Amino acid sequence: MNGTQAYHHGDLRRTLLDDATVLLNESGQDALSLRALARHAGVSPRAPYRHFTDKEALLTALAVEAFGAFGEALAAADAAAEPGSELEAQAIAYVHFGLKAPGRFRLMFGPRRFVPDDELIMAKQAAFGVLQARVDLLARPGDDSRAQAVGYWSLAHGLTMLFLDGRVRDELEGSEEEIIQRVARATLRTAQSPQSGRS
Amino acid sequence: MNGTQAYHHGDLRRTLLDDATVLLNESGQDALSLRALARHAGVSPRAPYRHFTDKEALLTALAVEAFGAFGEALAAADAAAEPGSELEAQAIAYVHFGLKAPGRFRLMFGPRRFVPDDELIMAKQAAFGVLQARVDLLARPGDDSRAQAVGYWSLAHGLTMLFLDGRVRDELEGSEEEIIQRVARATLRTAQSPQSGRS
DNA sequence: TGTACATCAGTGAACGCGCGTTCACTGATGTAC
DNA sequence: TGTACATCAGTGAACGCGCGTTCACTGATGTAC
Repeated sequence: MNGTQAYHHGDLRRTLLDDATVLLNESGQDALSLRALARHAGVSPRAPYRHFTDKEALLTALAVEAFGAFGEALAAADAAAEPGSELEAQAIAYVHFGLKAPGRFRLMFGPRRFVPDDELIMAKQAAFGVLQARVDLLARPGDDSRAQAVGYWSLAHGLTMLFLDGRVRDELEGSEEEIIQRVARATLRTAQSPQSGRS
Repeated sequence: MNGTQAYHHGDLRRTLLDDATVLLNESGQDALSLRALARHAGVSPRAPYRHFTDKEALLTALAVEAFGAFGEALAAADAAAEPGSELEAQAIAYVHFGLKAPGRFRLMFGPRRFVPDDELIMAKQAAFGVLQARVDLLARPGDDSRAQAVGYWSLAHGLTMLFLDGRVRDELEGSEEEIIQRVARATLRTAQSPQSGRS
């Protein structure tokens, strides 16, 4: 857009990935084409192939970055939480992450459009690991902490999807935080109402 | 395929919808085109337009039917369940429904590709209503039954997605039923371990 | 039972489009001496 | 500081493809009399 040099874009790879996220969020998967990205970056259709072997490779790179950012968001929320409310903080961060960038979220969890990739697998595991670690810390002897982690993840994931779908807003009122707290208190063993606490 | 009459297919509309579901499950959204459906039905590319005004209309019809079948599956599971385990039965039916037909499931909850449609809204509400009704029946005074229903729905939905993603199988072993029971017992207030029962 | 005709459900060729990807190329940059 | 040259990052035209959708049409079916 500004009159920088014609050739040698600067960091076309970065630009393409950023634009892809924007396009994904604003217009959905169907609108995400290499040609559209090249057009938006003001570059020829051939140029992206200098940085990605094909479209699949770009989508994979996008997913790797997304899971990286996701894990960081969960970890940051956990670290910033009041002691005792880390799980709730992670759940709120989870839903926020999805609502902030629905297209990206759907890419992450949608049907695999990318090649099996070690980096991607590791980024996914790392994100899940942030939750699992907190659950393990809170678990009491005899707790099935792996099942607990899957359950909390599922709750946050499902809630995010229902939010994206508009269904939650049809059923419940309030801010995301309020709704998440309310749902957690109504359903979870470990998130009792305030007066009863966790024994 | 068999040598029935060339013209007057019989029930092309039905055939198209059925083939669409199969295609969706086997090859995903990207592979679902009107032309592919026509081809598969052995019919000219123009023929589907006799039954659907455009592609969006077909997808909408597909989603309406899917939500109808979904609500029925939940209701059937509820009706067939042992008294007291209806919620668990619905959760199992939920996950099964998703795993049996992932493409259809993703269409139902994926980004809206269809026009706003009253029938679709009603079919969705009906499906959700099956769960809400059971939750209302089980709720005790003071329970936030709307939040409970959203929570159970979210759990089932998230679990389905994690199954589809392969993540659950990385974390937990066992049949779907066992995993669902295990997760429910580990996380839900209303699904305590057997020896403690509900209140 | 037989015929006329309206209607219904399809044909098949064609349109314009945007896509992913490949071709042979060229301008810009950085390094060796 | 100046020049030769390898390398890097782009150009732009072209390919073949499958798509959604529209055209004017025609064969099959069912109803009225």
